[in-house]
Amino acid sequence: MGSSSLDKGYDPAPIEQKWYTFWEENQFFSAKDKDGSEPFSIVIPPPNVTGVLHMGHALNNVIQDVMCRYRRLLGQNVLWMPGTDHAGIATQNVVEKELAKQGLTRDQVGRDQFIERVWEWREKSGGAIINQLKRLGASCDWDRERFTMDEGLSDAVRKVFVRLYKEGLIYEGMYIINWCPRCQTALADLEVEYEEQDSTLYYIRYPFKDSKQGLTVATTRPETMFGDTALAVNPNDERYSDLTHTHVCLPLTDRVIPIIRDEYVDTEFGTGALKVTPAHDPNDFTLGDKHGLEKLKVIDDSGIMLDGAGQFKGLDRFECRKAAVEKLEETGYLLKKEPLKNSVGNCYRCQTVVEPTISKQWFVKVGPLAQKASDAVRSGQTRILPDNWSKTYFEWMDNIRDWCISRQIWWGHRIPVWKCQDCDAVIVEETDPSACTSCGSTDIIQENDVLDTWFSSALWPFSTMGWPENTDLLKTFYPTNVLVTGFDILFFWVARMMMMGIHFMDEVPFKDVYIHALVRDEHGKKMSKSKGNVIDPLQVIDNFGADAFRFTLAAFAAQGRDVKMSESRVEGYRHFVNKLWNAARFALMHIEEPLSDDELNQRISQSELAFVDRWILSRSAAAALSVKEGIEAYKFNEAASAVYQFIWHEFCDWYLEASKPALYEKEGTQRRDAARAVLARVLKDILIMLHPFMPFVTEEIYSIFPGAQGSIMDARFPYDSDKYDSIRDADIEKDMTFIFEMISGIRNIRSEMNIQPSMSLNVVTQTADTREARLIEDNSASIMNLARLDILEINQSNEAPSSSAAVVTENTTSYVSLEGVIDLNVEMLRLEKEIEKNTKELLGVSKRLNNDSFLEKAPEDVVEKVKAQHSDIEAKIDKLNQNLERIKSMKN
RNA sequence: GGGCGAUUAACUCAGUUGGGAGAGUGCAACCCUUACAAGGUUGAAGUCGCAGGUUCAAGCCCUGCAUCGCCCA
Repeated sequence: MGSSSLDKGYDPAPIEQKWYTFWEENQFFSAKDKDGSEPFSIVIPPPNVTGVLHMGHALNNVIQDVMCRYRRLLGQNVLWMPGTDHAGIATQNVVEKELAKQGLTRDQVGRDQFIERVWEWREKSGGAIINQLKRLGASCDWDRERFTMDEGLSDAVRKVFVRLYKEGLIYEGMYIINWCPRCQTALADLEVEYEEQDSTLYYIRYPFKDSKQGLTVATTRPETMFGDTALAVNPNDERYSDLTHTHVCLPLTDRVIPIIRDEYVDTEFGTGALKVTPAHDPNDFTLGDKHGLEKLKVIDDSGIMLDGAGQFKGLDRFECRKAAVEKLEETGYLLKKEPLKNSVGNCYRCQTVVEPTISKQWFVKVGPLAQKASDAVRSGQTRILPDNWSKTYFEWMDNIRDWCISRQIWWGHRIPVWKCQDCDAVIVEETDPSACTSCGSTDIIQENDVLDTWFSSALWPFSTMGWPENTDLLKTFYPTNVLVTGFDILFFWVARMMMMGIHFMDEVPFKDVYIHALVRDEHGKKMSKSKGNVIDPLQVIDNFGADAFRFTLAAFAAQGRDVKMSESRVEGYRHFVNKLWNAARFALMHIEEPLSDDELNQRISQSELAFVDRWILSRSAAAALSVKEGIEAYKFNEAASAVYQFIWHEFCDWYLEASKPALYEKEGTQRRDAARAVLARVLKDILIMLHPFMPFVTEEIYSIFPGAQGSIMDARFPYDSDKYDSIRDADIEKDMTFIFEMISGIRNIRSEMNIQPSMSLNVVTQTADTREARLIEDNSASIMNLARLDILEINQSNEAPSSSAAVVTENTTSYVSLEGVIDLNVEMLRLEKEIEKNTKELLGVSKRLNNDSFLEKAPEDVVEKVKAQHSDIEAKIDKLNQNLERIKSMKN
């Protein structure tokens, strides 16, 4: 196969489709349950079954895919476990909306029917995100795809619930919880999003009984006053030390409430007097408990005022606020209003303002679980990276409150609790009971509520692997190597997986947790539909190809920093894909022989290699090492930029150009064959080291490599540590740097003197340095090609050719002959500029060398280095000055 | 109120246990040189937010300030 099969420009779409199908059909993503090779496992953070792919998913999954593909190249047995969660509230909302279109409510269709409809929806349109992940190139083991409502996972949920209940870690209780009046369900503390907003602080006078005097309280929620069951002041507050009254009247009602004293009250806020509403404020709830206050609920589950609101009964809570304020104003109880910024809790699913309210709910007692989860990170069993997230994790774990796990919806795991209607017994068993276990009555009723989705997600790392059975999969892959996630679900999910994993498996669920940044728009704003700054990953893939997109994400995924995404950057990396494509096109024009890896290596070791060949082999090893280290240390941007730099600026810019004379057989067939072998070797290595980032284009090029067999996914990552040490050659790298600098110097003269690129030049070099002379000699073909020279002469004499411009590289001066075209003024300016630059540098270096304490206290190697620098720069300035003098004398 | 982070070239960002600042994009000039104009060569551009301190030496460590962002209460 030759270049004829490669188009001039790279067209990603058909190629991506072709290879993804190929990989899937040939089981390239399949993990082995049991295998001799080293295991590597990741469980995907399951996206919502209702979800569509956004930038956050894209980044998250590209990182995981890079790691999985890299580990496969090391020959490891890789499990990347995919799936979705059932997203209780979100999914129920979606299906309810569909019903509403038909004029139906869920109550009208009934629970069983409704659940059936949800499953129908799931079959039809759920899990669209799975196919979108495939567009990204995600190499998940799709045959193992799981869903949190699967039978197996549901069994796990059931078992966990029963065990925790029996251990006393799950209980039912009347507590204040966050209630969403729109979703009609309780929410966990975490599911409430706080948002700063402009509010009004109302000052309301609560008169003493039988007195015109009273206490003034400040509140942003006057509608809750009907639920007030006390006023509270701080006992240390001097303003109230003389207070003898014990009760106040609640305005707009005929109720009288007590005045209590508690140090909890903040003397700085408002008037220092606090209205206490235990049924509608979490802090007041605690205070109410402490002082034995009644908990009077005045707002119902739809946000409508109850009996306690008297004349306002039946009004919506916000309508009531308005009406009550008006009435207070009329009756003179409202003293003043002032603007205030406060934060208000919204439902994370529908943004409705959450109402704190008392309700009977199920809770997990997390204290003991959290302790172990916290210790596991402290002791290093699990590492959180970047490490600064550990602090956030501890902060939360150490101040954790019990987790409200019951939800008043239908879609989810129904709580496996039955209550006997005859004897009030509570039955919690792994199998559905048919009769009461204590009195035998068959009049038992199952709890209506379902469990929080995160309850099942918390089991994900082991429930997906077959727990509670002790499967081979679990034995091979638990604990997983790493969990990759955004920090936004550190508490929601990571913390809870830690708790459950440790409790039920006696082992942490993952060795590492890698927290990646959030993807924002190019101005650093969070992407949101309302702002209209959302970039659709699928659109990006359509426009630029998955490889370019993936590489962009990896290249910008610096630790601890947000990823700012803009399409122009993806475009830049599309150019990179194209660059690689064309480099391969060129290379494959020359690589004809279908040599196996062994034959290739043999030819290389038996050939007389040019400097530049040994150089590129050394650099290729260095690049592979950087990629390896970058990926293993979760520094994906470093890995990406190392391979980018290597391919574009070393392989393409220097190596391909320098090896052209050999490839075009200008130096004989032996040199040609050696160059071909090195070219093939390095290109192959490039494809493999780039494959984790750009799976599609690398597979495509690999497949048309002469003698290619099988997929690049079966290849092995280049240069293990033994090979690396034998191939990496620091001396060669230094030598080639000298040659490249010399070439750049000559090119600079060409450019500064405005000499047409088409015009060939003659160069005479002078050097007293035998190493440099030998290097120039050995690399003369490359130099002549890359600097476009007709003649390259190595002259031992000290005579400078006339009419020439000079460039100094280390100990060598190169004279570019400019007979007839030299502009003496330009050359003088050029040299003066160069001298000035070096003089400045010399000044800095001298300053340090003249400092006695530097010489005394700095480490010897640093001093030596600076001394060497000093003499190098001095020598260079000397040479430049000589040339400046020469030009000046020519002018006269 | 508590915590975390950011401030480096026009823009977006790197910068490994402190040794004298890099990349990509953009910009300017020249070039269709037999892989690539989605390209090549060359070049210009930075008191590393401000003020102190530690050190022979600070973008990096310490203190304070300013501006911006995020998380939690």
